[in-house]
Amino acid sequence: MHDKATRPLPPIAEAAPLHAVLACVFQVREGTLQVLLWQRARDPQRGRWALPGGRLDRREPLEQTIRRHLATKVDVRELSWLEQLATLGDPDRNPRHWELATAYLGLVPSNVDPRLPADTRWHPVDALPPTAFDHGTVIDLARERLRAKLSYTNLGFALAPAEFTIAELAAHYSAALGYRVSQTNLRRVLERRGAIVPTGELRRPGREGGRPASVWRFASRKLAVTDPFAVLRPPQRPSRRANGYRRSSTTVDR
Amino acid sequence: MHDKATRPLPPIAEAAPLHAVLACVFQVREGTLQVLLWQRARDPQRGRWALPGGRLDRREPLEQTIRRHLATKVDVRELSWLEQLATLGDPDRNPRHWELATAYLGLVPSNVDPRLPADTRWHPVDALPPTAFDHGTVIDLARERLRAKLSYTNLGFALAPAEFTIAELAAHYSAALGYRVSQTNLRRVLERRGAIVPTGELRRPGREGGRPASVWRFASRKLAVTDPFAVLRPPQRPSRRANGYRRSSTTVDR
DNA sequence: GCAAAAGTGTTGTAATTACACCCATGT
DNA sequence: ACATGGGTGTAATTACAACACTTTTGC
Repeated sequence: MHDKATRPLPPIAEAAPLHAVLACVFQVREGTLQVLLWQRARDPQRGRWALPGGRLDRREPLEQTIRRHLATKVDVRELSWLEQLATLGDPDRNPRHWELATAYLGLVPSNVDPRLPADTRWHPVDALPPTAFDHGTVIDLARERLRAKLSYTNLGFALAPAEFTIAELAAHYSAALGYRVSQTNLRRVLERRGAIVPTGELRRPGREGGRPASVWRFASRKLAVTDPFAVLRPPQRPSRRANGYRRSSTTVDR
Repeated sequence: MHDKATRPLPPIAEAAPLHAVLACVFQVREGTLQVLLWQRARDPQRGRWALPGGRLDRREPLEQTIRRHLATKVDVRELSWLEQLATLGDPDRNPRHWELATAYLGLVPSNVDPRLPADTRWHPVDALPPTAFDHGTVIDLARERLRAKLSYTNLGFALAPAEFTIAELAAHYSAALGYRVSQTNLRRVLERRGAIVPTGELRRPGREGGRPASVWRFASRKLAVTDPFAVLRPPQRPSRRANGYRRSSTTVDR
């Protein structure tokens, strides 16, 4: 089947763009959701911040390629989640040459801290520096996907350490969702769905005292759709009154 | 910026696979969900049925490319929905050469009937012929995506004609979801969400008589997330009893 | 009047938020 | 004892599924 490899390629240059893989890697750090970005040292877009990634290799599946680039270029080896997001193919997304990019969403649990190269840094998603190419779009896409999956799956396992208290877990969810998540309700939702289970241990209270928190873990560290149709909606403060089954309806234009 | 185009390319052949776009186009016909497939006349995979598509063109965005191929190759011009699904990049997905494919989900409303070329045909999704390459996977992905979006968005607009009765609409939903959808409840769900509105007209009853049905249309023909966390779950016949907040939990392995 | 198809009323229940309250610990 | 967090009880709310029942038509 490889016998054709020696023959000259047919005139399909127009059909063979360069192809890159990118990853939007999130981690909850210091109470906020942060993305791993890398500052371009050269034109085009010198000085702007880009998502890590690299070119394809014919010998690998796409997912393995992005894993390899993350491991070798930014020393991220412990992804707790990796999922394909989209492929971007706008003809002029890269001013230099025709290049497609397949973007991934990656998650790193909050208790690991990869050793990063000098040009690479975590940035809070709410205070991003100028981003390169269409990478800002990718980050938005990734946030949206993460938000959705936290609601209807057990994906929280990929943000948190193996063991945690409910207060800690709620802080992770709050950071990722962008709004305050009540410990009380988070616990009940995840427990009812069987997503989290108590280990039986208790965490020692801190300096200030307080009742010792019980320690939990996720029942499984594989993605499970715990609720085909989910929850953890943002608090709907204003006017609970009114005949109002007025649930917000977001318009998406494609 | 194009001045480099004349210089010889660096040795990145390994980074430049061929790239195709494919579409899994669904339509509800004769009460079932059907996919548009095309029978291969040549090896590899001669005789097997493939999703329509073609190569990229440097001058177009990806979405425009798949639209062009659908219009010119299978005469499908009236897509009511088109959405990117995934990019497949397994090194040996095509035995002949290294080729990636970006797959789309397309929908055609049930009241149009494109004139198809001889080698192209609609196939009920529950009785597919042998499919080519990894196209079976794409069809599965597409069904799943359609199913999900019908639940939490107004995507039904893309399956049905502009105007319809509730009975007709329920038939479309049933075909796409694969289980019986009650007219009564479908109506209430979509009406409560503001997704459908009555036109005021009535449809004449058929031969057999019966009360005339009122005619409805979708309030908008753009995608709207009507319920961030949705509904239309399949009927849960067995044992409604039991302390049972035992809602099914599907495990997804990646 | 009777069958057929459409539409309404009503009940039961799951899932969830909000919030008041109780508990265990350190100082 | 009291401040500080953690945890529980519970009412209010919403969104549904199910199903019995009513309405409007053709024959």
